[in-house]
Amino acid sequence: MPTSPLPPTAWAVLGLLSFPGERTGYELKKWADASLRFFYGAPAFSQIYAELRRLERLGYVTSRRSGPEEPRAKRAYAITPAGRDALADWAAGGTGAEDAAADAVTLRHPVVLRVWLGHLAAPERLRALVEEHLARTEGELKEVRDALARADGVEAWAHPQIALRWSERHLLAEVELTRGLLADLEALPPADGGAGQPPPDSPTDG
Amino acid sequence: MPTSPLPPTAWAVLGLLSFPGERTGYELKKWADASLRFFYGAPAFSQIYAELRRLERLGYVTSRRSGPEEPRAKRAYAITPAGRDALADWAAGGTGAEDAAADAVTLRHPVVLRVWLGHLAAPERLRALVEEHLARTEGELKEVRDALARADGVEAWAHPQIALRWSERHLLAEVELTRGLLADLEALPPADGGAGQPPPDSPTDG
DNA sequence: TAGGACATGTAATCAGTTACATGATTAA
DNA sequence: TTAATCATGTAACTGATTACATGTCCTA
Repeated sequence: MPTSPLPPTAWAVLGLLSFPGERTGYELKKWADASLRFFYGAPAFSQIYAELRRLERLGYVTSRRSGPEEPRAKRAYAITPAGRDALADWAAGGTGAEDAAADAVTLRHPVVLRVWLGHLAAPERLRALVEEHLARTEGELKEVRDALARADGVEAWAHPQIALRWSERHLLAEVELTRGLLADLEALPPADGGAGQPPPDSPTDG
Repeated sequence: MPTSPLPPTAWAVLGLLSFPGERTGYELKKWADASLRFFYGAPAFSQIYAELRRLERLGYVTSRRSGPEEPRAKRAYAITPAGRDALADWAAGGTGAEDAAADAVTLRHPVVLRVWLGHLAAPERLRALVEEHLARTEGELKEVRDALARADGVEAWAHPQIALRWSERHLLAEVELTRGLLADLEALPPADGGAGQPPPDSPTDG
């Protein structure tokens, strides 16, 4: 049967469970914060618990309570063979005719959005925002390097390490991109008020 | 008064209107597809119309029907002085104590997610997925360069051009990152089945 | 005169977040 | 004993998408 059309986040949560061992929702969240976060984003606790319930309903995971039947007892999840099959199917790009649009990278960059609107802001203020972003990104780079250091040398976890290495390079690129932004902003001539033509990339001249 | 807590998408739509001239929702969508898309994503038609209604309710834009009072007549929007003020405030990072988390870059990269899960897929299949992504990214790079060529030389639209230039460099970096991913995948030793330790970046060893 | 681009909108649904409630276990 | 961390969940909401409905205007 074809893989059910689950959102990537569901596959991400199932993916967390595809590595050996049982895990609680809480543990999954912590791990997502330390790895998934850098290239996909980490879902909120509430969403992880919701996805786990859905995955269990689909038979992709099973759960086991540690204590007796208390309503909120600690609950450990494990992937099932069906779950592993479905996940492998998704990881390979889905069975047969796959919608390429589903693989589209989503990027939402509020800092560049503000720069795009730069004609409305004081130049120093804009530069300050970009510099804050630079500092934040450097902080994230440090975090991904820590994660990488913890992972380094464990040859059995090759793929997560490749993803982490991608994340490191990605953040490094983001740092460079941000410096480029700063340089472009500094190279701008002082504002001269005016400007009345339609935007250059508006559809009217395309 | 402080800027109302609108989602960035609302500011993006208002930003589209901060450039001289009136525009219809339809035109806004086309323009978003040609510029905003590269660093923030372009909202759906239905959302653009919804945001325009909200912005009008807030007094940030006004609208004018071209024909008489037909219910679905073409409607052109223009920014108001209040809208311009609010937008300028947002672009400058908001008045006073701003939540830095609101400026967080969101990245959702399903291709890297699949690579992260690479232990479940056939190596050739995984490489094929990454190569498709490379081709898609190169196509996007071409698109942003077209947009840049249309914008080039129009000195009055400096900030949108900087954002476009950022987008070009960003896609170029993405191409390089993807090649790096491919190289890492090819450098992997042939699979040897096994592996039983917990993941290296799991919270248990952090 | 048929097809495509222009143009606006509704309905249904979903993904995902924040805020909150609750309580157990562990370490200072 | 008190605070932090572990742990699970509900409720309310919002952002955003897809599919659909409707119709005009222009051009080959």
